[in-house]
Amino acid sequence: MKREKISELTTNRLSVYLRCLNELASAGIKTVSSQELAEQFNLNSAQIRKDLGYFGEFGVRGIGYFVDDLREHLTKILGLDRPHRVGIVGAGRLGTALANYHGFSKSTFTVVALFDNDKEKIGGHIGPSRIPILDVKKIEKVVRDQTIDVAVIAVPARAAQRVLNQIMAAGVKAVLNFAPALLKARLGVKVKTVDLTTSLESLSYFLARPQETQVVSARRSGSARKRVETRTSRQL
Amino acid sequence: MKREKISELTTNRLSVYLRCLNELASAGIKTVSSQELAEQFNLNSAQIRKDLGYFGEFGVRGIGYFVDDLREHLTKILGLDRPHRVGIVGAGRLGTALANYHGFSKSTFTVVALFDNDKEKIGGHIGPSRIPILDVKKIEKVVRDQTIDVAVIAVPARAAQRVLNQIMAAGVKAVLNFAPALLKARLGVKVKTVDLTTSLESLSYFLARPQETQVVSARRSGSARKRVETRTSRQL
DNA sequence: CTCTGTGAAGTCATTCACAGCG
DNA sequence: CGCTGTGAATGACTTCACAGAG
Repeated sequence: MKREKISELTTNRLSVYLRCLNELASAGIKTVSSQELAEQFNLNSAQIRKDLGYFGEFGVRGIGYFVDDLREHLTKILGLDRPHRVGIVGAGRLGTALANYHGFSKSTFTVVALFDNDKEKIGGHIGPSRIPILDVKKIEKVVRDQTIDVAVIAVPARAAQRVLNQIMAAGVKAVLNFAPALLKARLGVKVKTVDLTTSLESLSYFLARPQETQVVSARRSGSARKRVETRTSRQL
Repeated sequence: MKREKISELTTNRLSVYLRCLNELASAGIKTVSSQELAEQFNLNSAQIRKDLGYFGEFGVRGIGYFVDDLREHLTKILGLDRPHRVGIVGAGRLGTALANYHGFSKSTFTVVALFDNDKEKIGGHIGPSRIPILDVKKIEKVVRDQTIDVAVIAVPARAAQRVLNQIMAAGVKAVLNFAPALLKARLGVKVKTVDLTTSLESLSYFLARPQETQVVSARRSGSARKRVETRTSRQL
């Protein structure tokens, strides 16, 4: 077990592996090899072994990985063995949709409050679990009282940095940002931005290309043998 | 002007640059240097020049870039000078939220239809522009009639691959996927997956670490001079 | 003199390839 | 044997550093 800095690409993949393992487990499958896993998401098997190798030696040579065992390890590594309490700032369409989104409220993540500055909305409740909409001014107090450790920013771009500053002041260390804005966070605070506009515009670029003649490129003629693990598109 | 394969990281950044240029333009600013742009999003200025350099020589030495000029170029490069028509599959919470989301419906992207398989929902309309909810079975016909060129998948994971297949059969080449699933697309079809679960779990990993002592590492003592362009977190 | 455009160098990520365990 | 774990090789992306245009 090393102690290197783990890239976010790796942690993203760990999350995906875990999801797959959960499916395997409920299908009653007991063991899985890195090769089998790799085929699920078109990925190289060495990638998976490397990713896991950062955290320990979980496999058995000649066999592969025990599904339940690896599942537990990944759950622990990702910190999903402890519950997380989520606050969503912005009770607009996106914020309220996210509050209800299963997979967001799922399992270890519980949305405990929404915040807004609109007097009309404050005092209201969202969804079947009646998540309260609170005044964004009270965010610092609520974060502490409710032990919120993850914040979601779902406000317009121009308000995003201000909101982030409030969130950071309240001591939250992990933020998922949906505002199309470049936020400056201080060291020790992790901001992940999901920028829908950029995603769409990037797709638009792809559409604008003259079909980008897919370069199948035979490479150095001799060794093009095992070009089987086709990776059409790197989704991970 | 070269003709290399452009990485998605580059196209994502181009989108961000464009957004920034639009802001600069409406602030009445006429020219901007790569250095100034780089400071906005903590990024290296050479990165910006490289990104732009793939597509032409847009700058003026000693000056920088003319905002309006560069804006037009990027708009064209990203294919945002032509309108895109978007179909959203899945009229659940997320799908309907996205249909209303400004920035999604904004400017060149118009959501023209939602699709669902729920008889209760089919025939209904969403939002002020009354976007119709149609039977997902009719997707192929509607895509052609309405010339939809971008699809959004907002259905549960287990249905996602099936929906993607239908979408591809209808001839759509660009897909934004919100289902937490590894989709297999055929060559020539671009799928971008936004996986909220993975984003959250990745944040959870970060929280689980013992504060990951931020390695400020003085590096090879001598040449640590210009370590000013702090890149706390690579958000792009 | 300033700022672009770009090879060269550097850093980070993925894939290969194989020793060695079970 | 089959499959893991991992150095070494390759490839991708970023940053440096500087020639040269304005």
